[in-house]
Amino acid sequence: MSQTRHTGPALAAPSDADNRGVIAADGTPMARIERAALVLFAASGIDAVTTRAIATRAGVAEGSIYRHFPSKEALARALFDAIHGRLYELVEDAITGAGNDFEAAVAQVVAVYCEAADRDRTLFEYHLTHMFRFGRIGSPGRPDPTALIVKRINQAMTEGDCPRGDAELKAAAALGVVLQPAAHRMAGRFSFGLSQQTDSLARASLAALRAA
Amino acid sequence: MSQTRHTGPALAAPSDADNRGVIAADGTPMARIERAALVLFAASGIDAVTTRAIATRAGVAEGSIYRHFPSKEALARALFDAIHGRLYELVEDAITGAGNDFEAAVAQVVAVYCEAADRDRTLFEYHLTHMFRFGRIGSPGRPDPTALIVKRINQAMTEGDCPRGDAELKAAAALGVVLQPAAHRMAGRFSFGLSQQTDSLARASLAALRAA
DNA sequence: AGCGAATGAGTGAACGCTCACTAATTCGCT
DNA sequence: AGCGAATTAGTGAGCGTTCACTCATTCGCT
Repeated sequence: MSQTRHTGPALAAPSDADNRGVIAADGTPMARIERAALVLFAASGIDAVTTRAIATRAGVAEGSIYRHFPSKEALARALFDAIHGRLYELVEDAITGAGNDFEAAVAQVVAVYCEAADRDRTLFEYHLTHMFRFGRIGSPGRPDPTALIVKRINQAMTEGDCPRGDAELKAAAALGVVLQPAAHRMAGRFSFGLSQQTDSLARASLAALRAA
Repeated sequence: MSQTRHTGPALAAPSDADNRGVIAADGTPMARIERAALVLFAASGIDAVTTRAIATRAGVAEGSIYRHFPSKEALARALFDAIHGRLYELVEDAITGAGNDFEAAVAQVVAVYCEAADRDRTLFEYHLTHMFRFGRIGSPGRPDPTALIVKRINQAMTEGDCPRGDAELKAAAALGVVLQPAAHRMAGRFSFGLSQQTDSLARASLAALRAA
């Protein structure tokens, strides 16, 4: 085939201790393209960022972008899928790790989001601001952290750990308790690390779940 | 002056009984431009929508857009300010109307958001998806519903209606309980009216405020 | 006839993307 | 180990297209 091979985003392995986030931090052109695109996309939105600007910031030629990604849109999607997929794994681990303890599960999931928001703020903000573009439901097989949470809430309802109700609505409300503060921080409403508020937000999230 | 006069968005008066939302529903070219732009902006994002597409949908010539708005960006901002300003008024009324009853104030504010989300879904979704573009803090004098909520929470804390804590964080968490379900509905996760869930969400929002 | 509102072809700038080419690396064979 | 062939990564000028916006003209109302 004459088609260029696209190897996908240089995802950091979970074991990559020295890594600041989901995107590989080595100095390869691909990693630099990803990081440059991420920063610009998060700041101005995908459509407002030119491939020229990405290339300049990454210190590569414009054409090099297309050695690794078939299009600007595909680059944007790869970045989104990277953080989305990583959150899926983290939420999965958090829920599994808490066993049958529902309160612990909620606390762990909240902690996952707080830590992700702090660890790589740019990446998380990109995720927040582009959920509407990429996060629509309907792609089966695509990892979906929310689906995991909904499932756990359903389990909690049958086991009596949580009052009955619409699990999707409860999940949304509980998630909102964490994501909206992240959005507010992004808007400049406060500046402390979300991780400092993990306990408080975990309590609030659980309270919302039980009240909704 | 040789400058075209721009009269601003045709906001519906609150007394306009037959009006479906914030944007005037009469058949003037300006109203049709606003509605067309709103629908397209909400569906695809501002940058992805062309002035040609707006004009076509509104049934006017492309040049007519510029008789009413100095630029596409200004049109987009006017639409955002319209819904943002309207929410400010509604939240103000809700809080004032509840007097010293904090629980009632929370319930009323939640009801305001739920009703706004249902009354003109397109407008509310445009608001949700473009908060990141227009909603950054730092423009004093600009109406800001969240600031109202923060103020009311501070009052509740001094009056003992709400445990002490960071009011900005509490406000964000409480708002998240409502806005995230709106976002999830937008993403296709469920389809019922948010107004049906006002009571449930009001309870959850209050619980989050008290637990955070 | 007069005049503001509306028009839509036209404009220059800027966009995403291509492609012919070079440089560097890996491969296969002896 | 040595060496030419093959493959891949990187380049940047340039392409065709599309965009937001303009303005000379037309429309429609009094």
